[in-house]
Amino acid sequence: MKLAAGVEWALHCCVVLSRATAPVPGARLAELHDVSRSYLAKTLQSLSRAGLVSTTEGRDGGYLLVRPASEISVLDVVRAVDGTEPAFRCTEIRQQGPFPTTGEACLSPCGIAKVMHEAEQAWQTSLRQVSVADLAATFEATSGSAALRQLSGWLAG
Amino acid sequence: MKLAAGVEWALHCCVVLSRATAPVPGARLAELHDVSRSYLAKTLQSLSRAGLVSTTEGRDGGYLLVRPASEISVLDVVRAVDGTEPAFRCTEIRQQGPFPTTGEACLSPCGIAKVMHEAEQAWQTSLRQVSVADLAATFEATSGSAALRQLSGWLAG
DNA sequence: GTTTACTTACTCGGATAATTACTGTCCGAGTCAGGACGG
DNA sequence: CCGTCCTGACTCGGACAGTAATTATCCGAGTAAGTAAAC
Repeated sequence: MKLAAGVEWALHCCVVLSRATAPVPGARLAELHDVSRSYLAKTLQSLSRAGLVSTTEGRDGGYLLVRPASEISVLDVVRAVDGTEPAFRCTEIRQQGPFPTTGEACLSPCGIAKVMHEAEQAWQTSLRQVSVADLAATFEATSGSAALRQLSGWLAG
Repeated sequence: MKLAAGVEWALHCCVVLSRATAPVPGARLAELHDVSRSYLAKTLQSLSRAGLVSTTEGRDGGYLLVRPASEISVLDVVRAVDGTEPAFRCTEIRQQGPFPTTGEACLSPCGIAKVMHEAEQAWQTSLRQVSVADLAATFEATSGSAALRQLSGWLAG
């Protein structure tokens, strides 16, 4: 099981954007995290399609959070970037082979799929309980409030 | 996020093996699930390396569970096949760019990594609570106890 | 002074390669069961 | 009748291609601000 690398970037970008007032260009975000601007754009597009960030084109354009950071959960970001496909996909292999299960038993999802699905729900529930605002608050606590303020100034300049 | 396809096969194989008394050849397991024997062997090797199944070579050889099915959790199987690498790998991109976080703040894992790690723990906890024996019991309940008995006979013959 | 049109530079977006991991396949080394032979 | 040896075939294990997805990159379409000119 592997999560897309862009998830980490997207989360960091959202934290930065939570402190931004004016649109932040993708190039600036890329420079800040030292990643390729072109590839980061792909990730930001995912956030845009999911309705998490708004894009402003033209000069002085860039990205901005649509909702308040407190109303954006980590799960929202993860699902936007990594997709909503479940990690476990039951192929119902029981229906193959010399002893296929009867149709009736296959109508209800097989026990394995059920267990895997419940685990994924637990994972999502855990991510849903944390918002981008919470992350930003954690950063302020560990890095000091001056850091984000300094960063905001750099974004503006 | 995507789980390896072999996880599903491995779980089904473990359920079957939980009802087996004699070693079951990989070819038989492959035929039962209608998958490639060679590729299924790759998955079974993972289970063997993890110490979940024992292998018997030579004639009448095959695979057998080492521990009782009630002492093998779904998480054991998933970790054996899919690996123990965490889905989220923090690359500490904060240390890059024009505003790297101070060394002190980086010693402790960053808030994002912490959240993702906790979610993964929740996922694992959910999978740990279900054993292979539980899965087998579910199958007996849905498919009827006759199904697994019939299957055992086929495995022996 | 105000309005208007233009130029300019900067933005995002989608289409396009390179790499990595996963999926699938093959053949060889090792081993146990069964049978034949000799005692 | 029993023990030993041999044969044989079947088993798993690791090494080898094919394919799909992720990662990374490029260039073009579109837009808003700034500027200069006309009214």
